[in-house]
Amino acid sequence: MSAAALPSASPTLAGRVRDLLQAAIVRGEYAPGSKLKEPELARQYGTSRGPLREAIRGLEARRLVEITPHSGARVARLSVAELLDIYETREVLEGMACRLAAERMTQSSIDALKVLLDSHEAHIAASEGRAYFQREGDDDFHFRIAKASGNGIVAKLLCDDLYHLMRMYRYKFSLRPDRPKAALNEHRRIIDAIAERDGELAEILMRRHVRGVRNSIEQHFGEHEKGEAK
Amino acid sequence: MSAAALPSASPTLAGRVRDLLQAAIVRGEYAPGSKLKEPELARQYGTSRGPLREAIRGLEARRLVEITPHSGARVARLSVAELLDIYETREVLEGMACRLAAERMTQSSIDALKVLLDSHEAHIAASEGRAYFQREGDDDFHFRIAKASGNGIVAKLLCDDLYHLMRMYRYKFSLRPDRPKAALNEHRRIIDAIAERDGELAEILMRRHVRGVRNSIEQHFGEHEKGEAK
DNA sequence: GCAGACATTCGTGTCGACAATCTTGGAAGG
DNA sequence: CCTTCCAAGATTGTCGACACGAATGTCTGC
Repeated sequence: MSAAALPSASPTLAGRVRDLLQAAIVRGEYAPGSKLKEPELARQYGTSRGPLREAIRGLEARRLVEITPHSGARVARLSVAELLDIYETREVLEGMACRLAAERMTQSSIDALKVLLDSHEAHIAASEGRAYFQREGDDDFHFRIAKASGNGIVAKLLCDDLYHLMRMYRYKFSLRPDRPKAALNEHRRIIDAIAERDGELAEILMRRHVRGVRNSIEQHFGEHEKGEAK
Repeated sequence: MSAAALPSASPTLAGRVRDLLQAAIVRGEYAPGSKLKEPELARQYGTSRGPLREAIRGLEARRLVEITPHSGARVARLSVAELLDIYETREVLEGMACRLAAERMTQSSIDALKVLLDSHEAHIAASEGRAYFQREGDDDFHFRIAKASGNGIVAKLLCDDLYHLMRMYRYKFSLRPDRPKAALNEHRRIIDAIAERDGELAEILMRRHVRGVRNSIEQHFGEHEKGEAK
């Protein structure tokens, strides 16, 4: 348990606790809606309430926990409706980031991204098309494009504000990509458009890609209006 | 000085300090890039370092201050480049919010928004077209549309993450709208499209509106590449 | 006169304790 | 039996103090 692959070397204790707690929440070790009691967590992470409080506040900014004054912090409650809202927002933000990336991305970054997709393909082949795992951090295709947009605002919104929330949903709803090869091909088309510096096409392809995932989610959950899956 | 029109009734001291400090920063009472020393501010606001620390962390999430570990917090440094990035992002987000608002906004909200525009027109007439002030909070035209989108994610990104930053830029760069009547007319066209439930048109008009402001900013600052105005 | 090392001062990071508030459990009354 | 009120417990909010690290100014040597 707690395979802390990334020790998260933050110079401050509060930062380390935040990263650890975030990973635990994303992994679903704390049930959505459950209370996060400061004394208990402080003891759990072997620290004082001060840094832990700061960690929780930092996670609130990322929408992973909800704080109500004088009442405490709860793990964010997930709903299909909000997940769809996230994808709806991602569609326009990532489309925009993709258009900009096509104009500004360096050739070496483009090559590196192609290499990344090759490794993804190898993973798919190795796992018999079972899953096309989205890697975390810099390994993520979408992550890199957001960074390459050159627009710090949109990069932060995507990577800091929406990214972690999405990972949490993936874990909670067991959202394994149900069409790994199709997704990989779409990714290849997108990077091709970027390589050709065709921003317009890159944006269209990215939006279609995100919308496709959104549609599959919408279809998968069918009529569950706002239900909290699981 | 300190015309604290909104006493910001937050149940916690940290929240009140955050709102006060945020208002002060937005008003430019602390120069961009200047250090925010916790002991000094704590004494200034008549509180302890604990709540003040929390307030600063909360402002970091809104990009109003930048924190470097073991070094301290500084008021965010502004640059024309970032301002343009903000508007670039706003264009797609507000365009999307506007399209959704056209589909979902209640008739009463539409009527209320029209009344708001009428009051804006009165203000313009009273001040001889001197300024078309963007009101704060719910009074803001863009603010209301974002809320009316029904997409909580995009509403939060716009209202919580980008909104305050933009107000700070307005103060710092003295960005008074230089075409109040034109802006008002564009707002009227947008609300008309929403009233007709024409989401596609509403999105186009909003994007054009935001882009127009962005262009005027770009033109105004001319060749200042990344300079920190003022 | 200037560069570099050192000591001092300041500020941040962390901790433990007290006070204010909310929540939970139970008892009294309808 | 249900509702309402009250009290005990627990939890959050706030405070002051200590330890660690960074930044500054000084002094010595060249």
